[in-house]
Amino acid sequence: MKRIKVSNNVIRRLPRYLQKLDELNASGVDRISSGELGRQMSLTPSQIRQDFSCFGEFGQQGYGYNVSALRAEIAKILGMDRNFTAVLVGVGNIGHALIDHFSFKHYGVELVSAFDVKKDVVGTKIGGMEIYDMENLRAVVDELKPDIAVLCVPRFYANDAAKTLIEAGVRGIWNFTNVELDIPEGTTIVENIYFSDSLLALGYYLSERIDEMEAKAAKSRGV
Amino acid sequence: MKRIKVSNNVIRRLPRYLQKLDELNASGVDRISSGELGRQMSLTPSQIRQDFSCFGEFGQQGYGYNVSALRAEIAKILGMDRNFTAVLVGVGNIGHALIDHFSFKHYGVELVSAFDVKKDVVGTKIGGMEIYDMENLRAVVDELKPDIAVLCVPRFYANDAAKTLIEAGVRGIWNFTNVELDIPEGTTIVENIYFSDSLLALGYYLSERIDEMEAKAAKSRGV
DNA sequence: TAGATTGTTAATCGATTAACAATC
DNA sequence: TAGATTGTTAATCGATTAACAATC
Repeated sequence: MKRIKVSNNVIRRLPRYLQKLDELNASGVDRISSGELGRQMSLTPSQIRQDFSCFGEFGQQGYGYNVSALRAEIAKILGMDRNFTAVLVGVGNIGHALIDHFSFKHYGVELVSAFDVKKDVVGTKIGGMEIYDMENLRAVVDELKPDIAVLCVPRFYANDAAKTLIEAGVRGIWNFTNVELDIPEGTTIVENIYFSDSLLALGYYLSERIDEMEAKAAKSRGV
Repeated sequence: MKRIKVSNNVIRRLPRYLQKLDELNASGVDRISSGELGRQMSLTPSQIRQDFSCFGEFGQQGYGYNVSALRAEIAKILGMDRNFTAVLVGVGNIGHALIDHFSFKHYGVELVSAFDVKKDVVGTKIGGMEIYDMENLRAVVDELKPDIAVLCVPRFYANDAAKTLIEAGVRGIWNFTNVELDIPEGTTIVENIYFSDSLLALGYYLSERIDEMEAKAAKSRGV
């Protein structure tokens, strides 16, 4: 695979391509052109071809792209075939929800263990997986050497937990804590899920929409 | 407030400014320059001033910005003072986690009711809020006229629920279902939280990092 | 006042779109 | 073969950065 520098915008579109191709596969479509894909995803055909061309030549002139072959290429680009392992830290509601309902396996990630501080949770099983005591985090992570840590602890503990995880050699943190982690430059890759940012953006767009509608209403009254 | 067309990139930075300003406020900082803010947020001072100038003139030459005044302006831009109301649909793990741990109030949104299909949940209270039967969704939403619906139902029901909500006049959907909702153009504003996209992006960056490290190792062996 | 820092205009950079030769 | 569609190069568009006059 080529390893040229690819812009973040392109990276963020890759999972959307993957999802769409899965959908096409499921509905029995086995080939698609950039034109048709663009129509379905509200992207220009040019952009789609540019995006793919960052990674190789996956299409065929006069034909388009084979859906399942392209899907496989994108899965590979996203590292879905690398058998990443993950530990989940903090089995509160969100952590619990992820264990129960998020199909890590479907994205090529194996969830190998989970941790919590609450003594009544430690030792129980959730989704078939035993919950370990947070006190053993360092030891177990040293032992299992997971690639990824899914961080779901309360805000207050976020940075401490992150520090331990990084010292134990975790390479990526999937951060649900809504805290901007204070990570030494160039060590671990952090991917944040900031619920609040998303809700606030929605608030912005709602406000904008409402203002527009009111402006229009005021104008039509004024005529 | 100005209502010029503001790019999505700018909108997505606003919640980050808000968070940083809250942090500065909490640590007793009451004024800051675009230079210092840029240092702390890894943005250029130019970008920060450009961003703010989309909405007005919030600073003062030779002084910088008053932290709490600027915070208030951004909160307003994000609609945090509009008293938006929300209903939550689907009290599984994620829905439950949001009710228990996400401070809607802190972002200016009031969660007014929640719905589920499971008869053993309906009628109980979660976080002090009664859970209504999904069968009454349309009726209750017609009655309460919430601005926002927080969609946490299983994938399969996502589009049906969205349809009902839109018909009942909901203006925005905060979508946790990982399904790209099929919404008539220009009606409701949808803000998606796609967990999987985020994990896959992490997978990409991890893969890239690993490849780089291996390339480096191979090179040093070759020397 | 002198120094600092804004808001804004101009310059640069990067991302998206268009065009088209190559070719299946 | 003729038509379709790619991959890529060039053109355009938009976002970021730099520069600087205005001014607190």
